[in-house]
Amino acid sequence: MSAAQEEEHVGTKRALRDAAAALFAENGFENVSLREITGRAGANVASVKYHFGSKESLVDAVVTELVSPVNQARLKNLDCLEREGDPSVRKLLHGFFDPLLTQLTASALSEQLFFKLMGRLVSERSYELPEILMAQFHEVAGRYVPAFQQAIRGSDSRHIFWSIHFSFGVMSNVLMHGDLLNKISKGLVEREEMERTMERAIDFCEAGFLNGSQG
Amino acid sequence: MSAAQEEEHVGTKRALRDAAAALFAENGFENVSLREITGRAGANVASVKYHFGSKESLVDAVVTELVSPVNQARLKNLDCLEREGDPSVRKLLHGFFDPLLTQLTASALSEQLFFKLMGRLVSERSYELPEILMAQFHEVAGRYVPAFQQAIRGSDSRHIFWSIHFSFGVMSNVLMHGDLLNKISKGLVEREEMERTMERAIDFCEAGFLNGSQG
DNA sequence: AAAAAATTTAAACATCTGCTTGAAAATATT
DNA sequence: AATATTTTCAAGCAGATGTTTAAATTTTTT
Repeated sequence: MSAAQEEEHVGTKRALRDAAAALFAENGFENVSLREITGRAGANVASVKYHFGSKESLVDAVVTELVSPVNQARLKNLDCLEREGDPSVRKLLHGFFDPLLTQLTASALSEQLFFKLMGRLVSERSYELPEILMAQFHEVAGRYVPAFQQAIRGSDSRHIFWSIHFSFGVMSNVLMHGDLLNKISKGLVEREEMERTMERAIDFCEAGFLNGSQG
Repeated sequence: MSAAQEEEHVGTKRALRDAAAALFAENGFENVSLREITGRAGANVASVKYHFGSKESLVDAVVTELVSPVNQARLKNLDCLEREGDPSVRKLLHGFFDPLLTQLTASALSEQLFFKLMGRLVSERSYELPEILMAQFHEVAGRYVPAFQQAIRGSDSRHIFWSIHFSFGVMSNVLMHGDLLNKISKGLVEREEMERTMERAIDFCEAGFLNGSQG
């Protein structure tokens, strides 16, 4: 009986998703075998076929369970911000990116693994998201882009799209390579809370959004 | 006889490196088999062991051949800039990131594959670079960080490190997901020359560098 | 308690993985 | 031309991969 099951019986399906998520975070979505997953989950190899149909479907299930609440939180945050008045670029960036962090509590993963998994999602799975997540993201973009446009007087929607694209890069790098900076700076830059790092990243992105908004 | 060899005999070693580079760009460094590489290169499976010793050594050889000239160009660009006077943040960013593009001509890869490979290097191989490239990068950072500090009055070196870290994220995302933006914007943002995109990215990063430079 | 349905299991499948071997072929040296 | 060196080749290694099967077990329903 594995770690995922020893406290109480959580069900094989749940254990498989949790084990897969942790392994995907550690090794990337492409470099995890069924036997690693089922071994960690304390389940039989065939259980993946029984509960999910195939390995790819398990991957999709893990990704969807992870990203879907993030997109919902994004929409909810924007609702909230618009009710308060005209949101600033900074507030919109928080509304958009904070859910990457706040969803941690709903996850069975450690902090570092959760962030890494979120980062991998952006950098490794931007293209191959399940249909439902693609539709979700289009809805999110369809609401955030005009909100950003309104927050930046006279801005082109293309500028907003580009800025979001760049910001995704910033966030994925930050989430995935949490301790790389400490390494390349030879210890000068200390490791810090992810919330603090996120604040720095949003500083950086906010400036990028506000700059050159006329083109 | 394969495409890599049909024009003239370029040598198995060269053909292996080129084939590997193209496949790494398409599928990532971890998801390419020896048989794919040798098949594309028109060589025998055993040729990798003969010419490189192992698959990992082949990966290192490809990465080093790709990145080493980039780092050298970065240093050369900085030499040039400092000879002209005090370089601006924008000029430093060009000096640092332009080599990612200009090294294209020295490569056997198509434009899109080359960019994708460069992007993958940042996002997949930041940690596991060969020793020699790590040393190179420390030298590059050791010269660019003070230059950035001088370009931004009163800036902390930590701020510079963070900004470089963020900029890496922007660049890897741009290089790797060249046509993602066209997709998520439903065609509103058209595909464009990489030089133009790089200019946009540098706009974005420049603003981030200059913002909040007091620490 | 008996029957039905849901779940788990060990074993095997065909295929792929990186690596190795020893002999054949090609090239260079004498 | 004969020898020595470098390079290529087909074949096979043991191990890992995703998937499948049919039987055993557990759980639910009757």
